Amino acid sequence: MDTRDLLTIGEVAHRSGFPPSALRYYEREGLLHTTRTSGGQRRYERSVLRRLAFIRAARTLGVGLDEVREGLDQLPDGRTPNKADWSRLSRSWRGRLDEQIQALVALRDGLDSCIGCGCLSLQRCRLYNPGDRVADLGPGARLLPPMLRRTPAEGV
Amino acid sequence: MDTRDLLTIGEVAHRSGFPPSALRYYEREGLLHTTRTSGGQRRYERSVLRRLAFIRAARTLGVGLDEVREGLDQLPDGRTPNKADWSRLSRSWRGRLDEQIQALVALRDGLDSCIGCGCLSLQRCRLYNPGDRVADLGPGARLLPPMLRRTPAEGV
DNA sequence: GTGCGACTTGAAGTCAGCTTCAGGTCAAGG
DNA sequence: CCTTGACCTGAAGCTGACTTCAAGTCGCAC
Repeated sequence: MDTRDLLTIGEVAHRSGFPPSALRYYEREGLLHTTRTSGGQRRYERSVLRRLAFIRAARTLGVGLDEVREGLDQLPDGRTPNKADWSRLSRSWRGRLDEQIQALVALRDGLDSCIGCGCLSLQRCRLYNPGDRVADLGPGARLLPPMLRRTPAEGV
Repeated sequence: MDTRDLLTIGEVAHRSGFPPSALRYYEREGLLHTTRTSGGQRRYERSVLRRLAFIRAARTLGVGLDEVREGLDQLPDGRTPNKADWSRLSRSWRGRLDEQIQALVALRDGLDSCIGCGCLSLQRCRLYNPGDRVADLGPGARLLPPMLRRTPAEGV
């Protein structure tokens, strides 16, 4: 609460790795809150860095901002969130992650059988019809993210 | 090549599960080709269904349309693709899938340690900094897809 | 030959998650 | 006091993969 401890948007950007534009966006979207100077410039409490760590972790996992907001809203109102609070939030992702891994493994197994038969049959292929869920989500449904698409052999 | 075997866009839509709008879009994007009636309506060869199966499988894996097109362009020009052709294409995804599973498992392991410590530290947390790749891809980078976001406990 | 559902087109809209821009203001060192 | 770099706002733009719309045409059964 000490004024000298407040951070400018540039400092937060530098420390968190999020560009200022993203910080402003997150604020508009209700994920962060800021105080302002008399002149209207943003000042961030140090705790925003932990919130941003959470946000980055969530985004890495592919959690949408809506859901991130829901998570953040569950943090205690008055007091600073403690380890247990953050831990509880993280734990809820563990299950999600497990599910996602399972889905991919199932897909891989299906792909193996497809490689064997070369079928890609509309009716039979498990890759085409990996399960009810995927199929139900329509043509645009994606099991995997943009970020891993590029790099099959880019690093070396 | 028999005219009676050609399919209308409605039939292809119904059989493939892609809406007509998507089929037209894929054509514009060079993923499909069609013949036309004298009146200008699309007619699809039966083989388009297999192409669409491939496209759906690719999309399920999160492969972008650009890359799908590259894949499809590698199919033989003159003759109808056979099992071996499709099999070769599918095999290239096996490695991608393995990588993605690995990335998720690494993330899960990192998450486990985070659950233990509740830290989410900017410097130390593996979930925050799961590896060079993820970090390098910036704030918008996503490890996981839209489609798996909803359903933690929706089916039952 | 006529009715009507299926089809055609190009243009514009949608969604998420930001980024970029123009035009102006703030804050702090000298 | 003045300069200068950091900051402010709202609006518009971007990417990818489509969808939606309006206005018009086709094709087939009757």
